Amino acid sequence: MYLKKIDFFSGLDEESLQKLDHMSTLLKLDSGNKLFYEGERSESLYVLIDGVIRMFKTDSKGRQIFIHQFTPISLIGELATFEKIPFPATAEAVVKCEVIKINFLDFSQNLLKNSDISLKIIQSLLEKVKILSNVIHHELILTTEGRIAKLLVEDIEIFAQIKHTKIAAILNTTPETLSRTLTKFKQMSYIGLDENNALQILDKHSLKIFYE
Amino acid sequence: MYLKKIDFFSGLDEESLQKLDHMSTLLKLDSGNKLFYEGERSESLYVLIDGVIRMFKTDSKGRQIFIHQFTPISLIGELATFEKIPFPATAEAVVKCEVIKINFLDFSQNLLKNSDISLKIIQSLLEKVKILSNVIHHELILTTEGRIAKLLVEDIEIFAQIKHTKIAAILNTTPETLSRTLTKFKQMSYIGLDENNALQILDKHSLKIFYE
DNA sequence: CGATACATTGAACAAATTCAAAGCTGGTGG
DNA sequence: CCACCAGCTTTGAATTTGTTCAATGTATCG
Repeated sequence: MYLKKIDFFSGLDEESLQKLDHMSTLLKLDSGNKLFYEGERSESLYVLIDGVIRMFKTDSKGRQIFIHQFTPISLIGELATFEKIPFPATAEAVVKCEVIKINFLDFSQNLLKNSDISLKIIQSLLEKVKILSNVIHHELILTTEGRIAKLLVEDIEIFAQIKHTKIAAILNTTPETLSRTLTKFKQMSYIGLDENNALQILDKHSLKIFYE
Repeated sequence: MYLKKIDFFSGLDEESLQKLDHMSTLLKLDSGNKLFYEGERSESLYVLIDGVIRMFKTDSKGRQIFIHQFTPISLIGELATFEKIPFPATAEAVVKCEVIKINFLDFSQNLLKNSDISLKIIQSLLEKVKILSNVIHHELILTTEGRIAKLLVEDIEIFAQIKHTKIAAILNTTPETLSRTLTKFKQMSYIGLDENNALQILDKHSLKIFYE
């Protein structure tokens, strides 16, 4: 059974795995499909086992505010489900995804008392707190310049891998601002182009000043 | 023993309470004292049992970004302590406070396996996720106008209780912007003054539009 | 080539802060 | 009793940061 292979459930005995199998279904999402929408309510937990799920909020002008991308294995949607409140954000498949959907009532009655499971839940919640704490730091403390500088230092490759419009979306800014900022960093010789026309860091120290 | 009275530890038996007593100390903070600073590391958990603790982050220009105020009984600082990362925010006593400081190593070795305690931890973490999720909604989705409208509808009394400079700080805006926005809402007859010169809501529906 | 999508640049605009000045107000000492 | 002071609050003007809109440039791929 595939559940057995998932680290999240490794602490379960055979009987619990059987139970889990009965209270869960495997969802397959195509790129662009929504696992759930902000504002919806749910009685299910979701475990991402394959693919990438993008979480975002939508503001009053319809703009998407990027929150996080989840990769396997991640428990998703536990806040809304445990607390019986609407989802605070929308979950969208970035690529084809496989997600286990678990009935929360069954789960909480049968598996939550398992101490391995509750430790996994604690770990997952700590991860969420960390993610949200980072979002707050990113969006409230750093300037747009700082966020761009941070991404340049921490993951320069992404600038060659995906379109700058998508990078701008991940950074919660516009392609125009991203372009202007990169131009500015180039003029200041903090970054430059290598022989393949790919961005490279020339002055990491100066870039770090923008976000540390 | 005072520990017994604290709901957070109500699930502990006498022996565990004894252990807890030995691994913890009671801190008394005066108003303005810091429980910990953003960036510090810690090997302790804190449980607020009396008073009010304000959490804030500091941006590059020295401005304080208000995150949350904790009231008893609240577990504070568990992200940094569990994850062994620096505190993401500063914790300051708003009034005289009493805080139990618990050695994390002892706690995790002796009490974390207690399933009542781990459920309390889960509850506390869910609360944190909810708080941070609300902060993100507040600061990233709502405009300053929306935040002011929301506070007016949800807690109009506070405008008579504390200085507008402090309210501005809680709303992460400036006294000037708060004043201008209140003036605007008055002009539009969304709010007005009652016989005691206290603010009152005149048109809740219109105010809600700013934040819903 | 030419089409199309992406990237860049300029100019106007928007939201909110900052700085400076003036207006209130409530408690205190003469 | 009331004038005055200190600490809010309000108002105006300039500034900042970043977005939006429009136009132009550029690269790639059939």
